[in-house]
This record gives sequence, structure tokens and C-alpha cells, in this order.
Amino acid sequence: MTEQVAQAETTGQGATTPPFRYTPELANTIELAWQERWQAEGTFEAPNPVGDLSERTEGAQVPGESFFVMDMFPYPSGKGLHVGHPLGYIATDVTGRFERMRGKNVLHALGYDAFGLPAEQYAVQTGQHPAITTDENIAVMRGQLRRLGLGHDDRRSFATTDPEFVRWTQWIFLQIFHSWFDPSATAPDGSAGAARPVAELVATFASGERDLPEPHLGRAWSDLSPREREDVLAGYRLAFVADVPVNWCPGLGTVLANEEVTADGRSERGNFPVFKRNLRQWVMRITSYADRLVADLDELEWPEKVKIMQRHWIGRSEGAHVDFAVDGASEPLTVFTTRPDTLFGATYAVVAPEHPLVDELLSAPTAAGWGEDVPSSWTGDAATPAEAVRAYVAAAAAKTPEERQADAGAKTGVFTGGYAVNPVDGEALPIFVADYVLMGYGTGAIMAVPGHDQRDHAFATAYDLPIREVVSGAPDGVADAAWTGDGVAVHSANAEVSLDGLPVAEAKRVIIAWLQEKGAGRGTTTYRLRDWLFSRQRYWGEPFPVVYDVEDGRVVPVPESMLPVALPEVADFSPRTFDVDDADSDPESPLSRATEWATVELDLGEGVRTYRRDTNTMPNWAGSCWYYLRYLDPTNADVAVAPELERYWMSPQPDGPRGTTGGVDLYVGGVEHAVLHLLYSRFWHKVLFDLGVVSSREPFHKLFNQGYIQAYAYTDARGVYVPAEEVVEVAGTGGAEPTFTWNGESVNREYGKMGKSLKNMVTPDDMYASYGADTFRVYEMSMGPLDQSRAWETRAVVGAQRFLQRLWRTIVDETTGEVVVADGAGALETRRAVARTVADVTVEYAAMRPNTAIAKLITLTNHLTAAPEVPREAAEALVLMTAPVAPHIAEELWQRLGHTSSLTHHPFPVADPELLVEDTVTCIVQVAGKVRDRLEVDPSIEADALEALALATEGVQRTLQGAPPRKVIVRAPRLVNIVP
RNA sequence: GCGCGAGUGGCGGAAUUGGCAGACGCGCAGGAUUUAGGUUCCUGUGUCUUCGGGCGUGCGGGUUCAAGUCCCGCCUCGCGCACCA
Repeated sequence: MTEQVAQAETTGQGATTPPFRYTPELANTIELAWQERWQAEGTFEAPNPVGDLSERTEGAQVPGESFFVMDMFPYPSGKGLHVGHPLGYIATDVTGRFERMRGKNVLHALGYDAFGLPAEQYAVQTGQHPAITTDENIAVMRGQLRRLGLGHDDRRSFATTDPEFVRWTQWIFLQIFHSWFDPSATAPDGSAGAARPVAELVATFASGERDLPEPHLGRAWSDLSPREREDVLAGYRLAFVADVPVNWCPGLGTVLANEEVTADGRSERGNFPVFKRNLRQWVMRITSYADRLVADLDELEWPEKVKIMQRHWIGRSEGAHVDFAVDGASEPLTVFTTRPDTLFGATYAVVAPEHPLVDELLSAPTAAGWGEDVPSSWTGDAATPAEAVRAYVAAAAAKTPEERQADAGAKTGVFTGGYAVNPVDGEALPIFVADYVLMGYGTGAIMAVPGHDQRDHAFATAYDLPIREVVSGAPDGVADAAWTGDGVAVHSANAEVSLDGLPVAEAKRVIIAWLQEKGAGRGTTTYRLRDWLFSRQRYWGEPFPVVYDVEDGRVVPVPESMLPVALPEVADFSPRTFDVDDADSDPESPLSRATEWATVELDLGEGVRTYRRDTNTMPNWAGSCWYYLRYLDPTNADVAVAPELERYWMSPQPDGPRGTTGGVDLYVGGVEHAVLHLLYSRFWHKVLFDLGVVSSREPFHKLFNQGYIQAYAYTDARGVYVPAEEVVEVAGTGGAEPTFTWNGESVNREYGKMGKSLKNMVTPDDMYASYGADTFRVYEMSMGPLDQSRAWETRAVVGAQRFLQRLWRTIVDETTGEVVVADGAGALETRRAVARTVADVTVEYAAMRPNTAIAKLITLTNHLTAAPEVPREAAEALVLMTAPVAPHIAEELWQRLGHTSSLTHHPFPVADPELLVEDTVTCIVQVAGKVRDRLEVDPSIEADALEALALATEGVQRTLQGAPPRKVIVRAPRLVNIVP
């Protein structure tokens, strides 16, 4: 008790504070006690239908309706949380607690995505093993979050770095490795194309049913060496090793996925230059799933914005490949176009500077000198095409990414001297090399149709190339601007085929059919999506569960019995980094220096042989690709997840909340993971689905992106940040903007992130100490819609505190500590108010709008505060409804109201429908659309009677001044509008 | 440039099958309690007003008895993509 008094004095609670007021000190006492009790009683433990985590009671059954709610799991950074971090966790907790009270079996847990760079970099600096750093950080973060009172099932928490978790990550990797994508297979959901075991593929090769691909065509499977066989299979496996062009970043000492490289060719993290290199790396064949990844987006309850971002990322594009014969080249030039219907309008062709044809044309006779009639603008002022092309290609390669960005739009290029023959009319089209064509998309070559493509039009205008109209529809022709809209084909016929008069879609079909017949082209679909580079030259990640034969270099998977493959202890955790511009350097991972670990003698069924381990590790995405499955069955030592548990928590419900896809019921996180994490997870999940490991075809059925909490920061005249909490706001006079001062000095206000360096950081611990967790939770939930970003304002937190104090006071006498509720249901007016609130709050919670739910709870609380007495029925309903947002105070009040067990699983109140029907309703009486009077009327009043009443009102009489109404609109019983 | 989203009091926001604009909270003003400050409580608070009412949801048009909400055209801000053939 003495301690409480001492605290009270330091926090400004004077001697006059009533002894039983809901003060921050009391809130803290209540909160800590209930957190203890929840833990002791295992209140939030969600029973599984079978296995270790099922209910031990004989004959106990789990609820039929399950609700799996998840947060995007955090990286335990060690920098400490600020008040913005828990926003999503509170939101999922509120929803989880609400659904629990609605009788569902709610699974809510939080794990840690603990592999990654910060721990590794800390290890590099200090020599401390990243595992130690990670464990410490997780412990700190668990403590901070526990104080929030989140209803998590702690038995299901884990870190991706736990050996047991790594084991199953590696196991899934092996499943993917042992699978190939059979385009002729049917997936369990009926999709065309599915993952099948590689063993099936091998059987078809062995039996001769399937021909071997180049360069082994015509040979027998049994004649191939083990290495040759593995090389063949690498062309099929969903996870394979290949020499691939990768993004080598010398500054970081690692290669990066395309997605980790910015549009201007630098590393997303660190902003270092990135170079293209060919390296032997793991690749995941995600492109095989491109179609299904696009198609199934339609079935998901995701924000449209995220679906659009994924569709764009995959970049599915239907069109055609068309072959143009080229004089002096060994192979025809194949271009990709989405507009084969405009083939007759092609007037030149363009290849990217990196296109292989460029080299070939350099040695062709046509490159030795400019032909007659070649305009000077095509030559780049060079003596020969060879010279012009060399100079142009060199200049393009030397362009910095910034310059490339800046030049986008301005079209440059040179004529190669070569000509491509248009298969539809035999016309020889000059071939240009120009950097507006990208090697990384389609075939790196295009047919240019300036009449119907803006970029081609700009280039044609700059280089005096002909522009032809082959699709009608442009109001002013195509001389000044390309026409990309609809229309019918014109001037598009040869002796065998005519597109003239056909609309675009029809023309495409006809010309593709003709090209196919002639062997000059074929319909095709391309994607922007690339296969996923899956190796990193890092220490703190999952090792690959494979070894390489030292003699032939072939990859051999480690048997499942040997999982997990653990990381070795090393002296130095850093990859070798290089000068940021050293493009010729070679990656050297930390694991490659662990020589004892890297070379092993194993018997993998071929007798004891010497193998070399893979010294790369998996990227950070690996663990987050499947962690949701492990929440379901975290202790299972036999399988990654028991099929029965996956079905219980995630299976599709064609007519239910999980739809046709199945998956997590609710997944909440920031929009920054819109593409990468969510796309990779979907890919892995679909592979597991095809293999029968899971019954759901998508991992996350409903996705919700929460907004961010932002904050003001203040800089003084020198631009140095000053402590935001010491800044004083000075109201502007005469409507002027307010100004801000710090120590009397005028300071400038900025809006943005919260952080230590900006001196505007507010932590959850600050909030617990000053207000308690419940007040903090209510404030965060009442700030505004969950999906919007908003500004943190510490001084506004008091509003949430006052609400909880009033709630407390409606039930507990502040001076005596007695429960003051009156027995019974209370006055009709109060019962109606309660019923109305129950109905509204249920809707708001269910729609994830805690802000409006809280507003209605405050309204009811204010109503009860003003009432002469608080009936028990109202008090109990209010407490139960408040529980999702402020669980500790709700539990405490619930107990004081005489209940002995936690309200966590108590049914959420249901409104009596009879109380929702009003005795009278307020009818709005308008004249010319403006409210002039109001009437209290019977809800079942007839239109005629209401009209008569309305016309007689004082407001109407005064406004009409005796003028007769021209028209009266009656919407009984709510509204009458009189048109004068 | 293309795509998506958003503009409502001093501030955060509420209200869209079209039907009382500003719920709820902060702030502010006045009052009660207190030695005082703070806390807590009560009342008021879009704006102008001749107290009848007028005006008001980024701007300009339109549809309608009635528009924050629907339609057309702009402006501003935020986000995503960025020569994707």
C-alpha cells in the first residue's frame, strides 16, 4: 500500500483522489493480476481436435467453428517497440476476443521471424553468436507484448531459427526439390498444371515414354551418367541449381533477388550498385505457377490494391511470337507482340542492346558499310553500321541507371544494317538497336508498329520511319499520334489472309492461326514474373539440405532422417564484401570458410563418398513462407503439420467464411508485404496443395492491411531535432496557423515516422506506466479506421482513460469500492439503449471497425452515467461488449459483479429484437429539402396521416406563408419533404 | 506518363440501397470541486446572423422532391508501377 501512495504522489494523484478511482496505478495492478491468471489458467489455449494440443478431457469436443487469426510475424529487432508497432496486434486481438465470445475456437499466436541481417551484422561487429542476440531480443519483445494483454496461445509460439522449425523448412524445400511442374496434370482444385513427384518424371524417361531433352535427345535414360541425369532433371525441378544471371552486389557481398533490386539498379537495402553475373545458384520455378497465382486472386478476400499489385507483378500478357527471317543470321528473329493484328503495320524492328542478334549482325556483310538511301539520322554519325552499333551498345551499357531513368521517353538507337523479313508481306524491315527495348522482357526484340504504339511512334518520328494505319478508329489518323484504341483492321491483307474489317480481338485470332499454319509464329503468353533466386551468401539463414558430389559436382539431397542440417560455428559471420563498384569480384559466403563443415563423408546410398555442402543459405523469406502452418501443430515431431489439423483450421468452406480457397481466416499486416512475402507464400502453399500436404489452395483467405501510426517531429533553426514532448503549441491568432516553440525558440514541424533519432518516440512502456494497457489499447483502436495511417497524439490518450474511468464508476463506487449496480433490467429507455448498442457494436466489431464500436460504447456509458441508477443487466452487457478492446478492466468488473470465471469464453450479448423496435420515430419535415420541423410519430403511421401532420407543423406553416404545396414526398415514417 | 486511393469543424474522425452533415474523442470556453496547479465532474463549442434564418463536406457543372453520397470535367495530396512491346 505504501508503494501505491508513493506512486500516486509522483504521478500527480493528490490526496483528494478517491481511493477506489480507476487510476493508472489501479489499472496496472488489475492488468498484471489478470495477465497472471490468464497464463495460469491457459485461458487462450486453443484446443486442437487431435494431437498434443488437444483437450485431455475425456469426450471433450472442440467447437465446430474455428477462427484462425494471424499477424504478420515480427522480426525481433532489439531496437525496442514504439507505439506504432502493436497497432495490428491489438486489432487482431480485439477481433480474436470478439470471435471467441461468439463461440468460435480462436487460434491466435505470435512467432518470430528471427533469421536475418541485423542479428548477423551485430554478430559481425561484436562476435556474439546471432542465436544469442536473437534469443535476447525475442525475450525483450515478448515481455513488452505480454504487457498488452494479448490473447495468444503461447504454446504455439516459436522462432524460425528454432532447430525444429528449420528442420521442417528444409523438409518443405526438399518436397519442392523433388517436384516438377507437369503442365498436363490436373491440380486437386481442377487447375491445369500441377506439381508432381520427380520420381514420376524419371519413370517416364526410363520407360522411353518421354523423350530426353537436348542435348541428350535420342539417348536412353540408362545410358546417362548420374550427373547428366541430374542436369536433365534440373530442367524440370521446382527448386533447381542453375548457372543463372544474378544480381551480384559487391557492396553487400551477396546476390539479390530481382525483387530486392530497385528500378534504378541498386540494392533495396544499402543502396549499393548491383551487377549482372552468371553464378551457380538455387532457383525456384515460381513462373510455372504464374497462371494459377493470377487466377486464384479472384477468390481471395484481399484489398483490391494488393491484388492489383500482384497481378501487375506477375504481368501476364497474351500475345504471339512472330519469326522474322534475317539475311546473314543463323536463326530468325523472334519478337513478342500483344498486337499481332497490327503485323501489316510493322515498318521496322528493334532489338535490345544485349540481344544476341546484335553480335551476329556485327560480323555480317551488311555491317561493313551503309547501304544506299540510308538516312544520316540512322547512322549515329559512324562510318559503318558495325561502328555505330558498337558505339551505341557501349554507350547503353555505360549508362547509369539514373541516366536510363532520366532518358526514358527520349528514344535513341542506330540502324544495324540488317533487315528482317515480315512474314505477312515479305517486306524487308530495317533492324535497329535501341535501348527502349529491354532484354529482360519478351524476347528482347520487337516488331515496331508506329501507327499503333506510342513508343514506336516516337522513335519513328525521330528517325523518319514510315507510319502506317492498319487499325481504323483514330479521329485524325496516325500521323501525329499512335492509335491504341479499338477499331477494325485496314490495309491488312495478303494473297492468303485478310484481316480487313475485323475487330482487334478477331484479327488477332485470324492472324495467329495463319502464322501458326505457316510456321512463322504462334500464340503465346509471357510474364513479367521471373523465377525466384533462392540462394544468399549469408550466415544467419537456413542451410540447404543438400550436398554436392565432389567428383561430378552433382547435387544430392540429404535424406529426411538427417534433418535439420544445422549451421556450423564460425569465427567470422560476415560475407566478404568488396568495393561497391567491383563488378568482377566473386561471392564468398561465411559458410565457405567453415571448411570442416563444408566437406563431409556420407553414405547416401552410394557407399561412403566425399561431398561438399552448399555454403549458401536460404533467403529470409523461407521461414515466413510457411510459418502459419506450424502454428497449427507446433510440437509435431513426425510431420510439418498433421493433415487433420490443417483441415480443421484452414480447409475451404465453399459457402462459408473461408470460401473456395481456404486459408487463414484473417491475416493482418502492413501493405509493404503486398507482393514478395505474400506471393512466395502462395507459391509454396500451392506446391504443398498439389502434393496433398494441405487441403487449402491458398494460405491466407482474408487479408487486411493496417495503417501506420505516424508522428510529428520538430527541428530547430539549425535543422536539429528537438524532443517532441517538450514542444509547445502556440495557437495562431486570427485564423492563422498555429506555431511551435521549444524552450521559447521557434521550431519547425514535420510529419512522418516515429523514431529515436527523430526524438519523437513514444513507447508502449511509457503508455503502460502513465495510463495502463487498456487505456492504450482503447486509444489506439479509437483513433480512426484500422486501415488508415494516423498521427499519434499523446495528449488525446486521456479521452480513452476518461471513458474507462466512467465505465468503472458506473459499476464501482469510487469512495467505498462497493459495487453500485441495481438488480434487474432497469428502465425501458435504458434497456432500449443497451439493445441498440449491442446490435450496433456487434456489427462494428464484425466489420473490424473498433473505432465506431468504441464510440457506441462511450455513448452507452455516458447514458448510464447520467441515469439515476445502473441496472445490472445493462452493466453486464456493457462490460462484456468492452472486453475485446479493454479486456483487463472488463474481467475485473465482471468478477466484481459476482462472476467467478473469466469472461473470455462468455457469449457476447445478443440484442432482444423487441427492444430494437422503437415506440416512436422522429420524422423529419422538410420544405424544399431543408429541415423545418420534426414530428414524433408511430412507426406504422400511414402516409396520408403523416402528410397531414407535417403540413400542420409550425415550421411548415411559417416557411410556406400560406402558399400551397406543389408536391409532397412522403417516406413514412421517417421523412416528409414539401415542395413549395 | 499509367494505375489505385483520399480530400468533411482548430485536430483525429462519424454518417454512402441518396433522406436530420459533423456521432465519438482531443482541443478550446465557461462553471463546480480543490489553498492552488493538476485531476475529476457539468455545460457549451461548424460558420455568419438583424435570431426569422443564411451559408457549409477540395473546385466547377449536372441528375433528383432531396447529393458528403450518383454522373461529367478539373485541382490537390498519398500510394504503387514505370519504355513490360
